[in-house]
Amino acid sequence: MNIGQAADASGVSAKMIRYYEQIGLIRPPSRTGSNYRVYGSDEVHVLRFIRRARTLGFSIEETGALLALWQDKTRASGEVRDIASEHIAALETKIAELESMVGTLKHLVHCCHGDNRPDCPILDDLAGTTSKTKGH
Amino acid sequence: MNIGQAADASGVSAKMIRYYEQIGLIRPPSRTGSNYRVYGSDEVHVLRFIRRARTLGFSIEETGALLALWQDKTRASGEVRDIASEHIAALETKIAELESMVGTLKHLVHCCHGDNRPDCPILDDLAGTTSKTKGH
DNA sequence: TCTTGACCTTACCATTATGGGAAGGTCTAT
DNA sequence: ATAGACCTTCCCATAATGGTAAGGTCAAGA
Repeated sequence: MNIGQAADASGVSAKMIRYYEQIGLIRPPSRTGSNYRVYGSDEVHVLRFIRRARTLGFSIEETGALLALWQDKTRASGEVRDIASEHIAALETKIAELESMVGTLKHLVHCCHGDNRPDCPILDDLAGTTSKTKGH
Repeated sequence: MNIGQAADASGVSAKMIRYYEQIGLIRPPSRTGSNYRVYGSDEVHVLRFIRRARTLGFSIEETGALLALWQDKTRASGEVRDIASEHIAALETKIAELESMVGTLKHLVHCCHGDNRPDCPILDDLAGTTSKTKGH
């Protein structure tokens, strides 16, 4: 299987497959006489694993750790759970931050009359000219 | 005021102040005879505006648009509200994605026994060997 | 006055993960 | 043989921020 077919089969672009190889996330595949990379179903399986982990928001570094645990027959599943739990905590922190932003912005938009008058509560807030953001 | 003092007064690092100048977000300040940048309260005010917008998750490009509207006395506040509303929508999309990831991961962690047994539902899911992720 | 330390200047490099493109080699079907 | 669809490597770009290095400047104290 050439890299294009492996890309189609795994959902990882050829560009990314080469990149993952370059940074050492996956091992260099064998090559044909004309220097084409050759992949088999094992490699595609690994690539699918990587794609799934990335979809779940794991960084490439975390993905590498999960991959190592996946391929380690003597692993303790507790390690995997720890990585996942930390990742959940990081995601939830991020969500809370975004929700805080949305809350502030919704309040500002709610206060904005949206016509041609030159005063605008949103800009006033950004400029820090209002005493308070919250509290109607 | 030198750049360090402007940084302290605005909460924007000196590094970032120079960067904002370089990309044209703010205008080059005047210089002393020894080529030091000189800032006044107007510039600090602009920097605070930028910092607040960045804190609210606006990109630098969006921040530049808001800044232009802020400084445009003939602006329509509807334009500002539109930028903010689009930004809220983008943030909410991002939140939904993150929550979806968290939901899946929490389920997997819940299913994981976390001991030394070699089977691990989280890795199984990543590898795609389980028929379903959801549904106990 | 000289030195020291804190500040400033520019310029370059690194980060994260991904895409785009160029220049050139290869394979397959017509 | 030739066209078109592949493949190869190499370089560049993204968004926003931090770091570092080499060198100039300024203020205060010995």
